Amino acid sequence: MSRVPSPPSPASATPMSPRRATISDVAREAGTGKTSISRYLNGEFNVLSAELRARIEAAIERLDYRPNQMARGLKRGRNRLIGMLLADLSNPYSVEVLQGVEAACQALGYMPLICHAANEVEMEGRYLQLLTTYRVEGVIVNALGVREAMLKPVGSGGIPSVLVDRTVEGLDADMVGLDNEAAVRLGTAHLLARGYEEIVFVVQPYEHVSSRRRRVTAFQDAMRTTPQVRADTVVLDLQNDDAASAALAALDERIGKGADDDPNDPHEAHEAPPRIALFAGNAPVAMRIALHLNARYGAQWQRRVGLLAFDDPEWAELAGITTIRQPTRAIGYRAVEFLHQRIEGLADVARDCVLPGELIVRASTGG
Amino acid sequence: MSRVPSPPSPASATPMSPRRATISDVAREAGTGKTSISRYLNGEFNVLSAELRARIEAAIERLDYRPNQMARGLKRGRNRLIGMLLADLSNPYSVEVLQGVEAACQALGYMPLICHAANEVEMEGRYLQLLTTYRVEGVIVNALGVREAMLKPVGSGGIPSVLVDRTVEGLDADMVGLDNEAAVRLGTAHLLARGYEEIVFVVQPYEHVSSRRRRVTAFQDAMRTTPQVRADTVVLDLQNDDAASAALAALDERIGKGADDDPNDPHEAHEAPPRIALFAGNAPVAMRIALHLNARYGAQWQRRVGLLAFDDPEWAELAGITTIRQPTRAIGYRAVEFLHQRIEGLADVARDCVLPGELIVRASTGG
DNA sequence: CTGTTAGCGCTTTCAT
DNA sequence: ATGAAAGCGCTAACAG
Repeated sequence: MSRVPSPPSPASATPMSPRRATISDVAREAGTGKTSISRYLNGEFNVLSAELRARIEAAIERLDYRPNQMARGLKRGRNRLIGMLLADLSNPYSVEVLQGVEAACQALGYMPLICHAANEVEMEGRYLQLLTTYRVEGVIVNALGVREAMLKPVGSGGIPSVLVDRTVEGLDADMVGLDNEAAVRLGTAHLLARGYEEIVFVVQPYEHVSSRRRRVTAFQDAMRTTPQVRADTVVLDLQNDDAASAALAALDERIGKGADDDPNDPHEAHEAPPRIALFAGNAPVAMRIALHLNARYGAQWQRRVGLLAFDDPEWAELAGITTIRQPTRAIGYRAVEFLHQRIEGLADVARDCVLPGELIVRASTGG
Repeated sequence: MSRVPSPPSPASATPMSPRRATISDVAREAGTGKTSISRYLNGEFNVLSAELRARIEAAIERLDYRPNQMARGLKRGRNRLIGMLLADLSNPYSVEVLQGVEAACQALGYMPLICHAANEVEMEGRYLQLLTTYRVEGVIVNALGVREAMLKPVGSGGIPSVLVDRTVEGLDADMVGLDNEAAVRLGTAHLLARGYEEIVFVVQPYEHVSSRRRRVTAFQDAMRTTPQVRADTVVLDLQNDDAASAALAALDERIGKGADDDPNDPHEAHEAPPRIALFAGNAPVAMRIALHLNARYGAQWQRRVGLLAFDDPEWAELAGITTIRQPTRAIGYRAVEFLHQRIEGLADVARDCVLPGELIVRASTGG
């Protein structure tokens, strides 16, 4: 099943509107050769008599001429297109990174070809292929699980690429993302300071996602220094409803312990602060947890469990959830800058750019 | 100030990786002519001896050849690219519509060129221009305030286009969106049934956005039938913080009336249901309102005001807000189908496709 | 069945 | 200062 637009399949020819003016039309209209028009288009005014220049200007105006980028790209060998592969646009993180990318593209004169894998590994591969087919000059990849190393192991042939948030196994390319270790430390320190006696890190399946792996590891490392506080990691697979429910149920179990009033009686609310805190590995996880807790314990759930989450979506403020905000726009911007340098020929070793996160304290951790 | 990637500015030539194989390379490698390769690429197997076909296959494989879409497009006159102009990707509505668009593109063999205006009218114009420069075959527009009618007034020259959610003044093109009138009726009927004595419709500046205008009008119309319930419309300009604060303050005024306990004392909560309900014109408005109410009255704000909102973002479930969900993906899908027909030459009069919304009742309206 | 020959719209020597 | 001609990579007649 081909789900990504494959190379123009045997398509029937199609009627075109009154056909756009071409450079030849303009040349004729201006009574000159195509060369001069081209020169005009490329701003080589120093080699154009004011008179000719004016005629060209007029002709272009009259014909509402727009140079065809495809043709230019074909001739020049560069088309100023870069691919932006996003794992999941429904995650605000992605949208924000995208904004940074767009800003940088504008500044550097690129046009981002945005591809949304919508969490489907298969899509991802197809899009990557498609991008090379459109001869993008480079790709920014927020990978899902890219297998094929159709990407450029910095230096070797292949298409220049920079990774965002996560590495791609076996691919030695530039990478920009959050300083996960520091961010985790920021989070655990906060939780510890709040006096929780048990902290469980909740994360989506992390084997194949480097950022998640690092967060998990960093969490475990950080907690090793305070053995008196119980630390654990729970996997919450958002793509698998049954598994997710089970994980959530397990979480309930832990929460239930040490809190022995009837969870169905909202009036019997805790007065003592919660003993356990959940540390969500990203916003989607936090959302799922909050939804679940809210359904199970009612709006007062924060009296029973602490919650800290990576990412800082708009709703976190509304729900009063403490978060670790990522410098998303900066990440996107930086990624394009890196890519630009690569496109321009930079051949240094792969670089790693980690930006710091920021802790936003709210009610969910006993604010 | 040029903020959108302008046509490849006088850019310096750049080093290209080991250069990708071209059709000529493949022809040579396979010991045949380019024509046969082209035929192979286009699936005209019936005119290729099995032997030659195999040789070509091998050559392509060996050279890791990928046909250049730009070149194909140039020759063919169609490049299977369509533009998707989005007013604001940070609005979940847009992302969801986009998902529908992507799905349809995959099905129909198009590649969407996504342009994000990020709420800046200027950007919008530039992107539109850029899109024509890349010779997209059509555009799907979720407009912000397109001025230039560079779009195709169905039938006339110009680029085929279909509008999403909102019309573009003076442009007679296909349009697909929500059945706003029915949706508003759904909402007001619900609010009325809940017994609110006053309902105020809160909406972003609506002069230039058809969907908002229609919602406002429909609301006023609907409320005319029940003169005993006070109805009003308040504009909340999210782009202007001062104006927004003022509007919110005005809202507080109304809410305050008839509820005379200390808003700072959470224990003195109302027992009687709220007399007034807010009807948010879209999700961003609802978010702003919720944030404000939450800050002012605390988590218990729903005991003082009812809230109903257009759009159904994920956080609405968490916050327990009653919403009117739009068939977003269907809208996106449909838009592409319409556009496809236009591209294929359909020249009928402009069509209007309005899809029904769905009321999702939650706690915020006295659930 | 297969290859030759023109271009698509644009840029770029190379002359003039 | 200006233009003619040769392609960029590919497709599409038109011959064999």
